[in-house]
Amino acid sequence: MPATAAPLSAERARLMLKALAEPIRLELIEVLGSGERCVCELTSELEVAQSKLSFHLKVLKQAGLLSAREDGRWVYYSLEPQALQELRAWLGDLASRCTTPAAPCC
Amino acid sequence: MPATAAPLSAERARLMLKALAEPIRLELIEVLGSGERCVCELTSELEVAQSKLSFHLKVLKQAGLLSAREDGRWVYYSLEPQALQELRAWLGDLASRCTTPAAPCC
DNA sequence: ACGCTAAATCAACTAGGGTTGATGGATCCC
DNA sequence: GGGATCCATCAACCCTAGTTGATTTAGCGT
Repeated sequence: MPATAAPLSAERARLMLKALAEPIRLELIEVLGSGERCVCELTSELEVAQSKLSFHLKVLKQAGLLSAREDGRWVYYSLEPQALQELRAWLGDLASRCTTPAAPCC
Repeated sequence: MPATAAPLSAERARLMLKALAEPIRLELIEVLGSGERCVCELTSELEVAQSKLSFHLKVLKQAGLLSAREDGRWVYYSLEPQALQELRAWLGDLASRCTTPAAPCC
């Protein structure tokens, strides 16, 4: 399989950017960076209301940044490992399309 | 000078992410990728109201993605070339902090 | 079955961003 | 100076996104 994942659609990139542009959600990403957590662990670690957390977890999941694993009563969230790399690649792509060629003209 | 720019503050990264997570603004970035434009060129190219454009240009500029150059009556906007690379580096940094070490524990 | 806990969902509310049309400052040309 | 053009800003409006507390669904232990 290729090292570089399939290119992101503009829409999915947009969702990812928006998802990351929120302090609470970025914090979630960082916390989950050290391994999966269930929602109740996250509520106590971040000290936010459970329904609020559920909302933001949903946003991150819909952006493809997180995945959820159910185990009995608990739901464990973890990072979708390639996601950040995909976004990074997308950004690199954007940047390369935007290399101003010195000067436009006259 | 170093190839890698100074690391982005979390706040500035947030502003950049938010700025890019909007179709109109992303389109602006793409258009400006081929060279600087004045506002009036952008209004006709993108077919958006001038005040709307001014608003979004301001957002992009505050995020550090664009810079403005005044020339008489005109204001020319252009990409801030390192900005996207800085954001890319920031993302890489985030990703490296988030490499789940196989499994948490038991 | 009953009670308990985990988590998602919902409805009502609030707040932040984006849009719109109008206004004003600045520059250029006649 | 007078008129026209470029652009930023403002106030009012609207809409999407986030918050809150209550409710619901489901799994677990007894």
